[in-house]
This record gives sequence, structure tokens and C-alpha cells, in this order.
Amino acid sequence: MKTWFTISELAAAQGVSRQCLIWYDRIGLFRPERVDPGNGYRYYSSDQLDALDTIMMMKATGMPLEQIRKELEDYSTSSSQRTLDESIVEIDRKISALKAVRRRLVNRLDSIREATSHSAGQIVEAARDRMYLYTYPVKPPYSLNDVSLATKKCLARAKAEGADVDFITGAILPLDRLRAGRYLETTEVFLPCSGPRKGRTVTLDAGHTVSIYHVGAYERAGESYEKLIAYCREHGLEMTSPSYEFALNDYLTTRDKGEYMTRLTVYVRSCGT
Amino acid sequence: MKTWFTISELAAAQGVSRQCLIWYDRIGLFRPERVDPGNGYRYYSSDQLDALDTIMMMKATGMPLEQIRKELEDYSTSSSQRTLDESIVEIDRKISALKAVRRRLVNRLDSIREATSHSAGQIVEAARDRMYLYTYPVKPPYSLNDVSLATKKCLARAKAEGADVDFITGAILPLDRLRAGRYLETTEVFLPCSGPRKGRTVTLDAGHTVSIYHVGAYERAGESYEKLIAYCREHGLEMTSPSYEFALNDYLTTRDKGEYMTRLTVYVRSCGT
DNA sequence: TGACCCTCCCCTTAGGGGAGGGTC
DNA sequence: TGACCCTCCCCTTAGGGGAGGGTC
Repeated sequence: MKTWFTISELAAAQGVSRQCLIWYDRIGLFRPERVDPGNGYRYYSSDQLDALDTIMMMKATGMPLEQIRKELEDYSTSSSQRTLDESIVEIDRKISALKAVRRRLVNRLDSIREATSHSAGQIVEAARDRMYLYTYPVKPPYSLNDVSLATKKCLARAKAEGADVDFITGAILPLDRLRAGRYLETTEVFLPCSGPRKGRTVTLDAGHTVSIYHVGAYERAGESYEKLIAYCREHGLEMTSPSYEFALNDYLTTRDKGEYMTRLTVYVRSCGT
Repeated sequence: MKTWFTISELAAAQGVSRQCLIWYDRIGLFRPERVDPGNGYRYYSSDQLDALDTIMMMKATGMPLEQIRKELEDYSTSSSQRTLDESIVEIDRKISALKAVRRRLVNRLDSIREATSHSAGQIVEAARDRMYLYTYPVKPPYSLNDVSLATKKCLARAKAEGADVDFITGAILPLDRLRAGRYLETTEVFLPCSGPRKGRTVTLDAGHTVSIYHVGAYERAGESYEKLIAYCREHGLEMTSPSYEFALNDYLTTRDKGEYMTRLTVYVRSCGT
């Protein structure tokens, strides 16, 4: 003797909505065993409950309903094993993707904190760990517009290549131009990234650096550079690398240009050694 | 002097589709600075590029476009900091949810492997770690139908309570009924879960167990139980717990009832001690 | 009569993929 | 002329939330 459930009874028993059961009926995923021909009322038998559980389990793995329907047409221990394996791989992929985004957000947050915890024009010496910069060349004549365009290209290519880059932009000013006072002629732009990539990244080895926090219009970076050069002279430090300009706070996180801050960082060694 | 981009040029520069830019225009998220009044052609200025980057960054965090639009109306260093914090919390929540599902899948996979690596009627002794069972009572007269219904209720309540239960069902047969030969009168059903939950879970402490792998119709579990009892008698083991019946392979992973396998597990101690 | 059931019907996200017709 | 642009228009997931009208 069968027990019959109305749609609401079944919904309550299984913890799903009535709409959901109507939908599953419509798409042919799970249909009532009996439908009253007179009034169209749906009646589900207790024998059907297991099948709904199976659907719910598959749904919980993130499988689309259409695929569940196909899966159920013919499933066995071995096919389920395959499917479970695939679902785990899929979940792992989603988890890695989320972790990559998380890393980007944390780095951006760190860079905001760094910006708010330093004052305009402040100079700091620091040992820095190795890092990788995903780069893109700037077209001559290296105007601000060229730099901006190169940054877009850099972002677009990083996205296309699936590079795990930070949400932090930057530019590289070669040492000879820095020495020559051509402070705005950055020849490459970059995005910090989690690892090296052939032909795309520059590796900054661990080393001692001097940085100045530049605030305000980028066009006036020269003023900060001159302070930085003076500092190095006074402290017997020789600049040994290009200047790496990190946009710690920019249009990505504020619309107020007065809050923009860039860290201009150069690797140095003591002149004595 | 401004540089103007047509929609295709901008799309190429930023690595997005033309459709996407048309859509952003439609919903007012990102509109061309200039539109030709004669033919409706969209022209974007280079000044606008930064804003599109900001949108792309926010989108990468998983934020819906509508929220991005609101966010952009007025964002600053401090509001961005808050938003980033919230995004990280949100991502962490998604990661935990995925990990919970992953754990369930791995457990189900383990249980399939256990099923396929044991033969029907095989008896094993094993030390088992502590585990938790999320339970639900079976209504008298404890018919198979009552057990099945209790299992649905158990699943539905676990879902409603957000309990981190496995996709593995089971039932508990009290020791006195087992001894009395009332092998089908399981009084509780369960789902293994990751931790204790007040008033809902039974804790199985670590201990020594004897199990038999039952294959085929559940109604004939008695035959397996009688073998298990005989084994214990022969080996001087005294049963000290109810029997825990784990559905290692069932309707969730195969439609072939011949592949169903249940492990009937009882905790024991040596009679001598 | 009140609670329950049915079938429409509109709505949601973020665009993808055209068709049909102008434009640089 | 070929490549490019425009505006519709239909389509996708998994239902949610009714309205309007019968039914146990």
C-alpha cells in the first residue's frame, strides 16, 4: 500500500519549495508518479523520495540541473565515482580561483594601509624580499597617456594570459633617466604577481632599498626624486637599480586625487663597500 | 587633445567584449563620453579608461554590477578599505562552503571505495576513531518505510540547521533488539557529521569494532547479523554498543540495487577482560 | 469556509549571438 | 566595398512571487 504526498507535503518533508517541485516537473527532472487527470493535482509516492535525495545531493555539488537529469538516466557505482572525482576537481578549481582573488584583495588592502601609514615626502630605508613584476612596455615618447595606455594593455594581457597579478599598478624608470632628471620617462609598466612567467616578468631579488612616498600630481614626481637623490648622497648610498613606482593608492580605490600616493623605490648599496 | 576610442578599440584595449560595453552603457554603469547625435556611434575618451579598470577590479571580487554602480557614485580610500574587507569576508565564506562540500564528496568517495574493496559477507575487526552522528528518531513500528521517512527528515533538518553532514545515511539498531533477533527495528537514523551538535548528535568514542559487509536486500540484514554474532562468540568478543549501519553504497550512487552495500558495525571488547 | 492546488505570467544577472539596416 | 556601428530581439539558470480561478 503506497503512501501519497501532495506537493506541499513533499516539499515540507524534503525541505524544498513548492515552486522548486513544480519547476522540476516542468523540466522533466522529477515528476509526480501520479497526476489527477481531472484537476491536475500532483501526487508523489514514497518510492520517489530517494530519487529526490539523489538530485539534492548532486545539486549540492554545484551540478547544473540539465546535467543531473542526464546523469540520472543511467548511473552506477563506477559512473558515480567518476562524477564525484570530477566534482572534486571542479571544486578545487573554484577554491583556487577564490584564493587568487583573495590574495589580490589582501595585497591591495596592505597597500592602502601602507599609504595611510606614511606621510607625504617621507623617506624610508628597508630590506625587501624577492618579488615578481609582470611588465608591459610603454611606447615612446613615454607621455602620461602612453603610460596609462600601457597599463591598460598590461591588465588586459594579464587577464588574457590568466596571470595571477595584483590589483596594483606601477611603472619603471630606468636609472640613467633618473640620473638625467627625466623623471617622467618610465619605459615599462608593471603589475606585481605571484610568480615568474617567461618573457613577461622582471624578478626583483631581495635587497636593501630606499623609498620616498610621493603624494599629489604624478607630474611632480621629480620633486620627490630630487629629495630621494639628496638623501642617498647624504647617507652614502649608491642607487643600483631602476626606480620602481608602486601606485599604493590611486583611482582604483579613491576618486579623490589628493589621496593618491605612490612609493618610489630604488635599490641601493653603501658607497664604502 | 583627447584620444577617442570607438567601441571596438576600447574593447580590444581593455580585454572586454563589445556586448559588454553596450550592456554597461544600457545599465548606466559606464557610458561613452561622447555619442554622435547623428548615428549613435559611441566614443570613449582616454580619460575614461581608469574608471573601467576600477569596474573590472570590483567585478573580479564577485560584486554585482548594481552594487558596483552604487559604490562608484562616491568612493574614497576609507570606503574602499571597508569594501575590500567585506569582500574578503565574503570570499572566505564561499571558500568554507566549498570546502564543506568537498569534504562530503571525499567521504562519499571513500565510502564507495570501501564498498568496492570488500566482498559480501566479509567480516573485519578494526579500531575506529571517534566520530559524530547527526541523528533523527524513527517512528514506530520501525518499518522500512518509517526508516526511509526518518532519513528524509534527517536530511531536511540537517539542511535547515546548516549542519555539516555527509552524503552518507545510516541507521542505529539498539543492542537489545539485535540480541532479540529484531534485526530490522532500527530506532534512529543518522548522517555522519564533522562535529558535535547539542541534542542532535551521538558521539561514538574511539574503540574496537567488528563489522560485516551486507550486500543485497536490506530485509535480509538478519542473515548478516547472525554471522556477526557467531563470529563474536567464536572469537570471545562481547558486543558493547548498538549496531551502526552505514549505507556505503546506495541509491545516492547507483541505481542497481544489487550494488548496494551496508556496513553493520558493533563495538566490542574481549570477554576475558 | 479555509487551506490547498492548478496554470499562466512577469521578473532576476550579465551579457552572447544574431538579424536587419545604416556608416566610415 | 569591407569593416564597423547601431538598435532591436531572443536566449540562458533556477526558480520566486504573484494573480486569477478551481478544489478538498
